[in-house]
Amino acid sequence: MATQDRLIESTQELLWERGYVGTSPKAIQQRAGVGQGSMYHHFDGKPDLAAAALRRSAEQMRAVAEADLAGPGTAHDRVAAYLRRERDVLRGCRIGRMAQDPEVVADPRLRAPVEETFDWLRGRIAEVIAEGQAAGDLRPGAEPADLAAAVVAVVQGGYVLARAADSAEPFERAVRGALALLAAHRTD
Amino acid sequence: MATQDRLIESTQELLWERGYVGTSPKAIQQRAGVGQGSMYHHFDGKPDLAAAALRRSAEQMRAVAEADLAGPGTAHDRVAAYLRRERDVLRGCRIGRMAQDPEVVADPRLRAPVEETFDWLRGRIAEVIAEGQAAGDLRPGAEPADLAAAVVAVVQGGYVLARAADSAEPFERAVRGALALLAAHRTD
DNA sequence: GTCTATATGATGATAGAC
DNA sequence: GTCTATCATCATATAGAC
Repeated sequence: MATQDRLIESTQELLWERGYVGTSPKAIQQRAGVGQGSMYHHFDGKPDLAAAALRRSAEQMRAVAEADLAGPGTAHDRVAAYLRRERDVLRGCRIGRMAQDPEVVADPRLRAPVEETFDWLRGRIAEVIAEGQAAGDLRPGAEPADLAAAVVAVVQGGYVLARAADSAEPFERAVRGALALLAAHRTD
Repeated sequence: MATQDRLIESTQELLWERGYVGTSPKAIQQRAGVGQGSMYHHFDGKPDLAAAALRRSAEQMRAVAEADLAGPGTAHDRVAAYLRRERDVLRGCRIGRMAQDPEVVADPRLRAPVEETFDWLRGRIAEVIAEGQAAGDLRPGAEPADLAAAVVAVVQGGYVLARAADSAEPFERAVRGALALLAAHRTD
């Protein structure tokens, strides 16, 4: 693998594990097996490298979500598939985690991929829900964009509860609760 | 105000704004208007002071939530009041934020108040929902603990979406979505 | 109890050899 | 392109005067 790619991949991992503030250039270099100069040759510095890593993580997260949302079955099935997807719950969300970091939120280059990912995800789920309402699969009346935001929030909040408890259980409960609420919106 | 209290309060604010990793003893001292020696006289170090600050924030968060959950109205009304409470959305949750910090999660003294707060909150909301089901206010069948976890997750996830978007809108949408889903579980 | 040195290591980056 | 100095600054604490 090329040096750039190794640097980006190491940064993706470290941002996930330790956040932006907790990730040092030195740690990135060591994990990538690369010297100082090499990193600063390919990237302007920590923010530049982090931006590249976040863009790549965002792409990957979109692809994984799209696989569930474009899958087979009714709208309800596809949203349920998204909620039920197997996740490494205690590691949290690579993208959602960044929203807690003040330096990420303050830097437009770092926040952009985070914002775009959730905008896309909420919009995509809203689309599925709207289809379901139009097809008579889901009860009409509720605003699809609101329901979509709630679905995404349950997952992101589930991660928070799981890490707080050091256990996947609260995440699984939150998902089951959301599914129970959604089931009442089915018409079949 | 006593020096200890000023230190604890400054630490509460800084943990909220910058997280545990991002909060330095120096910053705490400066905000409290206190010298180095003074801080180390009253507390063993950063972890000790942070633990005291988190315990106090946890107490305060419990009291605020209990005010909504013990309020007037049906079970549905009280859960809705909790969801609808006015929040400083872009600042996020003082307690939930800590769950993202690896050093907090790794240190039992720091994680304990976080875990206990969410355990209590999920349990308390589950109690209210169970009451509502027993009273015929809420549709029976769904597991109260699951619904409670979903409700708490919507709020915590709402904060994540809001900070990602640098706007309160996704939070408000998520709450509206959750309310729409809950409304379908009312029996009146 | 509070303050001002002082110490040790990490952070984020630059300089310049190879 | 990659490496090894080197640097200024910050983080976290200890020591000891007052």
